[in-house]
Amino acid sequence: MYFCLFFRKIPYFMSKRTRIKDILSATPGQDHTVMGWVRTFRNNQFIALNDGSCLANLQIVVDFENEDPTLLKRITTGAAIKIDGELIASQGKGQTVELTAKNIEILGDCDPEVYPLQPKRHSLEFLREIAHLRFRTNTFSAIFRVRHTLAYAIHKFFNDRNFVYLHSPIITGSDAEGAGEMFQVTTLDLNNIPRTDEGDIHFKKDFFGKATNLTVSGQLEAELAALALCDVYTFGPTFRAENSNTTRHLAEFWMIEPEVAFNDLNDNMDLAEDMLKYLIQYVLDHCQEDLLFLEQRLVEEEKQKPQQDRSEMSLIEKLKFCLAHPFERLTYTEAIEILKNSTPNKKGKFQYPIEKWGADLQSEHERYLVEKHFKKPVILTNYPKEIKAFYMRLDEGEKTVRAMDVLFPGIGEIIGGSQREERYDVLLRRMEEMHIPAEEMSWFLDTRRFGTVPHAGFGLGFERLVLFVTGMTNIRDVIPFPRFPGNAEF
RNA sequence: GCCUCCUUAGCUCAGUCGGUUAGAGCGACGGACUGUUAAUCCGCAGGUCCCAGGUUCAAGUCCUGGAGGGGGCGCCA
Repeated sequence: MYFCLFFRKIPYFMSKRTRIKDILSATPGQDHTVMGWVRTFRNNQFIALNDGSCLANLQIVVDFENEDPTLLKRITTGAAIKIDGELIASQGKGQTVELTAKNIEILGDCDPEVYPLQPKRHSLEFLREIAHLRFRTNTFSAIFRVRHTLAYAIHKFFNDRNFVYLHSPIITGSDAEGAGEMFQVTTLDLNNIPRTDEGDIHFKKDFFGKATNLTVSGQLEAELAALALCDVYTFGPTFRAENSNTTRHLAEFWMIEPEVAFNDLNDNMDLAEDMLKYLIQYVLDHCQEDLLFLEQRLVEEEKQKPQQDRSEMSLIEKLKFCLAHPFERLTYTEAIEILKNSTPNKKGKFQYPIEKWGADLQSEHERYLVEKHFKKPVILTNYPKEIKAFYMRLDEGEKTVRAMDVLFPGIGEIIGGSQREERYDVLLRRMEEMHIPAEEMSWFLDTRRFGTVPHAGFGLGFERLVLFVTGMTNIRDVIPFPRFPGNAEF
């Protein structure tokens, strides 16, 4: 650390700051400067200080008898302070080291009468309404450290495998990505929209000279790059203007979309399973303290629930179980047979009974397969072509496509992907069947005209992964500032 | 978009059949204590019962409408 400082050209006052994560494992006997926010001030003597570098607080011991009482009054929950002191072996239980304060400076006062966070448990619903402050809680600081670690691990996973990180466009001129309602992007004056002679909106006068939207998927662009670079992935924001009101949908979310030339559906499943297991293992290795806290939080929360609604496994057990077993792979057709013969189907417990092949699976069916029948992650493949996208490769017999959905307990679909249709004629026919305007997608079709190859890819919902790993249940709690219908606060 | 539940103190909630002065725990504040661990003990303050309208002698409670929030479903990642 001091080595780095030596090379700084500009003096930087924060440079003297020791992070709490570092000081907690430092050797006692040295002076340090720490800065952070007060969690509690006990007994007019013990400050629990947190700077977000880790879950744990640093205990600051104040010599209150020789300290200015008006200063002590300002050490309140939420106040930002700077402490110079000596790190010593703790004289109390509960921590190994503590800092004896030699100098206390209030950086930012915090009026406890109006500060919403109190040294007590708050509901997730309440914290959601004060999302600008919820980072200061144990739960949310843990979630966002885990979220960061997952994001980093994704780049590491792909980089270690020689993938190229592709920045697919966020503004798209294509309205045929086929993944749902889009947000329009325009600089036209909405109070005075220019019209053509026919009365249509005159998009030629818009910023890009055409109608544009926010992307719903980087897949099509990733395919273009994969057919030259072979192994690519995107990791960026994605926007869906669906009126979705659930605990697992957002209007703005982050998606990882690998796309690999020469891969078939089996390679695609292998990549998806390897990646998910790598990411879970990485978090187990690097976020132990946060995971243990989140696990304990879950236990406390589930104490409120009846026995039958509680998890069978603890959070960390669940993650390790996921690593220890191969994901169950089966076709849609096999899944339909299992569901058809399942007890809930026979007893009429499904809201949508399984009657015949071809029906789309409802989330109750997916849950049954994952949570009751197999009790582990499941990859469903080879769905009927009618219920999947135009770009998925037709199987022999032309009834099914080489699609795959990875289903996780509690989350449902965490990955959706497929081997892509690489045959020009077949792709063109499928686009016509599904009313995709081929003339607007010549650039996409060109890859099939010029040196086409089999290839495959998938989309991983980043927040759904964070949900699973943290054991949280509402996707709005694993993204800093969630966007959903009727809400774009902060 | 559909279904359902909720909205009472800063937070979490109780509030009986519609009945007269709306409660608790935690937090905050004041004091005591001073090696505490969301400290403890004593004390004190704190209310537009989400909003609007209606029924009634009387509404936190019943009815209608609206707003906000939770959960489920659909769309999907």
